Order: sequence, then C-alpha cells, then structure tokens
Amino acid sequence: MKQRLAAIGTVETLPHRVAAFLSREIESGELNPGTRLPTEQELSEKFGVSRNVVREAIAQLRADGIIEARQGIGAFVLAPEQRAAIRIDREALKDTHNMERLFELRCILEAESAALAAARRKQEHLDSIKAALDRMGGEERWEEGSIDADLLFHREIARATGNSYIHTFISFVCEQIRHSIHYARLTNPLHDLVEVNVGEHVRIYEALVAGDPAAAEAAMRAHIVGAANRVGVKLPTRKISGAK
Amino acid sequence: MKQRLAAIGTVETLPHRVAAFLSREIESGELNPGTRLPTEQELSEKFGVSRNVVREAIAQLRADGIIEARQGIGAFVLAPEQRAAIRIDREALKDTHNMERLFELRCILEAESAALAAARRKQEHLDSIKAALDRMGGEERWEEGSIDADLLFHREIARATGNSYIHTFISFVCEQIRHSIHYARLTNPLHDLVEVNVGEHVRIYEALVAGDPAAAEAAMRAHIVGAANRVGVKLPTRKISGAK
DNA sequence: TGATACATATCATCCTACAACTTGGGCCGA
DNA sequence: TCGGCCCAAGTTGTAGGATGATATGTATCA
Repeated sequence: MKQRLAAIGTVETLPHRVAAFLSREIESGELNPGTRLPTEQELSEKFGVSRNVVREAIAQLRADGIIEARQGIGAFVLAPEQRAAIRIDREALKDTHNMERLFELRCILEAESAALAAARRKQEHLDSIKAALDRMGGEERWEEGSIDADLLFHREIARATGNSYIHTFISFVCEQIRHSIHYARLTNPLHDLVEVNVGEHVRIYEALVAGDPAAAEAAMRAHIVGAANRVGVKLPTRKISGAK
Repeated sequence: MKQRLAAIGTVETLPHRVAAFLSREIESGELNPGTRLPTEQELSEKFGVSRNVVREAIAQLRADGIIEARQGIGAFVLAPEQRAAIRIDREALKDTHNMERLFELRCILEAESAALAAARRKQEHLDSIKAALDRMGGEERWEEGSIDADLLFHREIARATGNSYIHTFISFVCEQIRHSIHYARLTNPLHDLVEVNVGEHVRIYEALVAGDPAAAEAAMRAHIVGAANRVGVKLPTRKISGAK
C-alpha cells in the first residue's frame, strides 16, 4: 500500500527484496549473531508489506542457516559459520575488487581441477569437451552462444574430474562471474580477444588429451588470468608451487 | 489436519519438508528441467497443507535458483547449472564416496589458500592462528572444544588470504564435513591421533610464520590427507604440480 | 516462600479474498 | 474467410485475519 513504485517490469518479488535487505543488514554487522529480529508484525509494518511476505523472506534466510526462528520466542541471527548454503551477492560483484577475489577463487578451483581431469578423463569427456570447443570457435564465434559454449567447456572439464562437488562449485562460480561481467570493458578489439581466447582453450584441451596434469594446470591458470584481464580485472599472476 | 505426527520435538517445519520433497524429486530426475510443477493449489492438496506452506517451500527453491515461477503461468524446473546457491545434501554425505569427494575439494581449496596466506598474512593473522593452535593443543585437548579450535585454525588461515570468498567457501566445506563425520571410526587410539593432528597443524603454522608458500601448501595437503585417513576416508595422495 | 495457573507475546499454520499477469477462445467486423 | 480485439479462465503474487502451538513472565493461592 506504500510502495507501488516499480510496478512494471519488476522481476524480483517482495519477499526477495525483504530477504535481501535483512541479509545485507546481517552481513554488514548491523545485526550481530545472537540478536533477535523484530517480530514479523513489526517487519511487515516497517516494510509496508503483508506478514505473509515477511514470512517467505524469513523462510529463505532460515533455509540458508542465516537465522533461526523459534516458535513463541522470535527469530535470531546465527553465527556465520553454520550457514547451510553459499549465496553470492551480485550487487557486491559490481565492485572490481570483489570480482578480482572471485576470479582468484575460480583460478584455484579450476587450475587444480584441470590437473585432476587430465589424470582421470575418459574418452567420453574428451568428446564433450571437444564439442564445446568446436562450438566456441565455430560459426557461433561472434554470437551470444559463444559464451555459453565457453562456460560449457569449463563445466565439462569439471565433470571430467569425476567429482560432483567440484563440478557444482565450479559451475556456480563461473555462473556468478558470467552474470556480473560488464562485457563493455573489453580491453582490446573483439576479434583479437576471441582469437586469443580460443587459442588458450585449445592449449588446455591438448594437455587434457595428452593426459598431462602439470601442463593442464598451467594452461588453465594462464587462461583464467588472461580471461580476467580481458574483462578489465587484473589478477596477480602468482605461481606458488613447484620450483621458482 | 492429516499429519499430526511428530508434533513434539519437530524442528523441521512443514515448508521445509515440502521443499525437501520437491528438491529431491528434481535431483532424482523425476522432474526434468523445463517441466512445469503442479499448481500451488494442487500441491497443497497433495501434501495436505495450506497454500501458504507450499508458497514458502517454493520461495526457498526459487531463491536457490532451482525453479523459476512466473506470475500467471506457473513454476518451472531450471537447469542445475544456473542455480543461485550451493547447498550440500547431508544425507548424501553418509556415503563414504561422497565424503571422499568433499575432502578432495577441501584439499584443493585449502592447499592453495595456505600458500596464498603464507604470502599475505599479517601479524594479526598469525596471532589469531596461534591462538587457535594453543586452544587445540592446550587443556581443551580432549574436549569437544578441541574440534572447534581445529576448525577455527583453518578458518583463520582462510581469512589470512584476504579473500572473503575463499574464507566463505572453506568455512562452508569444513562445516559440512564436520557435521557429517562419524568420529566413531577413528583408525587409531585417540591419544596418538591427537598428537599427530596437532603436529601437522604446527608444521602448517611454522610455514606461515616463515612466509613460505610452497611449504605451507605441502604441509596443508599432507594434513588434509591425514585428517581424512583418521576418520576412515582414504584420499589418494595425488601430487600434481611441480617436478616428480 | 514456593508452586501452580493464567495472561501475554510470538511464531506456525490455515483460510479467504483480491490484484496482476498470461493464455486461449470467442466474437465481431472487414 | 480472415484478422484483430476483447473477455473469461487459470495461475501466481499479495493482503489480512483467525486459530493453534510454544515460551515467558506474572499473579495468585496454599
């Protein structure tokens, strides 16, 4: 009854907005662990929504393990380490520093996974990885579909590790990055970038075919550093293990 | 009005149960991506709950990106790679194979993070890591609190990387493992295990103090393989990068 | 003083109603 | 016959109230 703005084209629902607001308040430390949240009625009045909406929002936070609701008492903020789900705030990813950190995490995950995949891949995996590679460099080269194929390439490598958790985590991180990248900030002419990008993928694929873990890891690491640079995120090219 | 069983001590709410049921149906492949779910009314009749409960369940699945609901049409199952949250099924972790995979993921994350931490740690981080180490080997040595201190040690190292995403991911994975481990299957007398465990932690700490990334990575890798073995999970001691 | 019973506060669930949106079919006119 | 418009039905989104379940503090009474 209060906020009838954004009535058109609003994709995110009211419960989602309320949950995001509370979540942000908890993350920022305004609501410390152990704190009791306002009652559902107070929240519904504060946001100008029905109690039903508040309940759906709280249900989501509770499912994530961020808060705990106890009948007859109230809802309390939990300690951050006991959350049951990982969720990445896309607003925060608009900050380049955060995007840089996410790329760093991706690099860790994918580099070692590429090595694992090189050691364990079966012919079936090589086939689907090759298929993705062909789509990427083929006729869809300049289309939106090329980005899909790029992601698919990475996901298929993750799948080749035979470890479903690795697959899940890598898919998740890649998807978050994809949704938050400003493709506008490409650093070079598009044509050159595509050439370089496809070339890096080919090198990874070749290492997988050869079954060479060290080469696969190195190629993947170089690729992710390059991919980050191409979208305007400078990633420190730290190489840690092995001889200097 | 139908299922008044489990009225006492019931921690999980009706929406949670409905969400779990639907989620499992999707995971198992009975509801393929693209499929339309039954209407809210049909679901409420099927489960014998109110439409409100169904809505809360659907709100959770939607927040995770498992399904997408569109006003006026219905709710549809989404492809697994575009989900917005990572959630690990604790039932699945009762299978040793899955636990082994999760340990493998943890090893990847923590080994490289230890190297990062060695390069970036400040005195403040070393202090809090040392504090956790002391608690672990101190008087709480035989208590439940020792496990808390163990986890804290790892979380503090993750924090020393200065990368909040790495911290979040590692905390999450460690917590999932902790909740699902059967400490009953210890492979050796408790006393020996604690000695070895503390010793491994000390070696990691020393590498961090020395600021030696390669040593920190190696020590962490050895520790996690050891920790897995101690709880009955055999982890292949694969070492990939560097010279053989 | 101590224990029991009651009042209150809060979440959990249910119910009904209406608004917003999509789809499909029927009606009407050309 | 064909094409466009409008309306009706179905579905999700939101509102608001009613009742049950549970925990806590208070007041009463032995």
